[in-house]
Amino acid sequence: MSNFFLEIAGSKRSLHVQVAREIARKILSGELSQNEIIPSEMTLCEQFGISRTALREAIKLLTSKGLLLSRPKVGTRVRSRDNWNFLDSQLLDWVADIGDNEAIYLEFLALRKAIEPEAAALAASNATAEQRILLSATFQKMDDLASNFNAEEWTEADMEFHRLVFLSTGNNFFLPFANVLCTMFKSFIGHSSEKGGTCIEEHRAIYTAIMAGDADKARQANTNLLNNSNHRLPTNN
Amino acid sequence: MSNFFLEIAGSKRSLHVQVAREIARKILSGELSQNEIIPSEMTLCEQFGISRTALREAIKLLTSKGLLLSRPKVGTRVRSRDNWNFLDSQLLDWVADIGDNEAIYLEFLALRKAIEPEAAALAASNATAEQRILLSATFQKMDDLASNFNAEEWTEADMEFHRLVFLSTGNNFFLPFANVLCTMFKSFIGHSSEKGGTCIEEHRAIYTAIMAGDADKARQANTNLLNNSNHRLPTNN
DNA sequence: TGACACCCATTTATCATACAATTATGTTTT
DNA sequence: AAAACATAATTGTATGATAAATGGGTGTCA
Repeated sequence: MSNFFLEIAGSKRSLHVQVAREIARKILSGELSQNEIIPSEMTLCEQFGISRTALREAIKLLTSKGLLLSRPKVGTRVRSRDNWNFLDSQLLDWVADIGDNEAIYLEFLALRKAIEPEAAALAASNATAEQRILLSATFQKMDDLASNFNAEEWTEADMEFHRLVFLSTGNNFFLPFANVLCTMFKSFIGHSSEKGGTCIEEHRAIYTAIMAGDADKARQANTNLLNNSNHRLPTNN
Repeated sequence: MSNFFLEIAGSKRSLHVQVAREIARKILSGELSQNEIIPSEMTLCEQFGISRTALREAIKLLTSKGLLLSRPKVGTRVRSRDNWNFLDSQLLDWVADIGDNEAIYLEFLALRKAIEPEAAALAASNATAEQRILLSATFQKMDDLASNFNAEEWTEADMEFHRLVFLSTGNNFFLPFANVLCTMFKSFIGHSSEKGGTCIEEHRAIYTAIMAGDADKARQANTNLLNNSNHRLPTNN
């Protein structure tokens, strides 16, 4: 399978993304404070040693995510925090570089508790035949890995399972959570699963309910997973 | 108060945003199908009659929202639907221009039912003193308008109330919903409120619970609002 | 025949420069 | 004092050139 679909929009290789990432870091860390006017384009070009073209594309990228707002004559301003789109996986990726990861992880868990049970319920009602096949294959893999544990493969399958749930809701507004969840898995949860922490039975309950088309049971099962599982805080090993 | 904070990122005046909007329309409407390679930069420049600079900034904007992905030699491709960030208010604004609005409205309502009760619960627990003051002022306005109805002002206050709930959660991941909700209000719900449809008592229950710091009651009250209210489908009067 | 290294053409990526549009600020005029 | 105006600073757009990336073709060799 091509890895095209797994690629993150705006390859990290490109210059303007690297610069955007650096500016984002300064904003997210508070080095640049909210509502502050950042240096002019020419100044930043010199600081980064890049052309105006590349710098402007970086600024446009950050503008699109709600971090900046440019106006002629007045300059480019850091927008207030409530305009930052934390549900953008690229931005989330940058956030992960800053820390404090523990707080972010807990906040995300709160979001999962709100959204994921409902996503499971919708998936139970709306998943297509094709999506059910994918879900079956992925759960099968999880089941195998539960008895023959492999941390890396488990994390991958676990992530894919929850991702498929979001994709199976048949609701456009739930789709973005699939990517956000993947980013969080890779950034925070990746190394938090250990043998014995697979929660395979909780996952089985979700899987079974979705396949049976039982929305209420799927919702409850996913709630149970998020409450009972021994999801750990990220460890920096 | 300056209207700076109400501005949408990337003024609609700028050329590259206009072009991005037009390309987005073609993608969202299916005129450009998923995984399709769009014409080369030079071709598009001629089609739109703009410079490469402006076109590239437009493409970068769409890339940032998950609609496009560019690679040297191969070209710029329309990404598959599950990469489109529907939780971006600018993209949502473009979606609103396409329709079919009825389906989108219902999908969004499903999202609200998942996320808003939990947001209300978090707000009850975490709202700051300052946020409680804002919430009080806004609800007071709603209460006044309920007995002395004015459609436009009511919609504004209603929107502000729910927006404040998201901002009061103290959770970064709930913040973006504030803007998304506002966009939806302006695009879809704006003309759906009529006299008698204010649900003032349901709103009062949410407000009271949040001010009392009763998370469970706030969650339940918001659930009631979304289930019992006579939210209507958008009417095209 | 097939695998591998190499070259080539196409497309995006970046750079450099010039000019236009916007608007806060200060200045002049009434 | 108020209003109209001019100025300067900054972003917005245009243009042309060069660099980098890469799919596809070509040829070599086993």
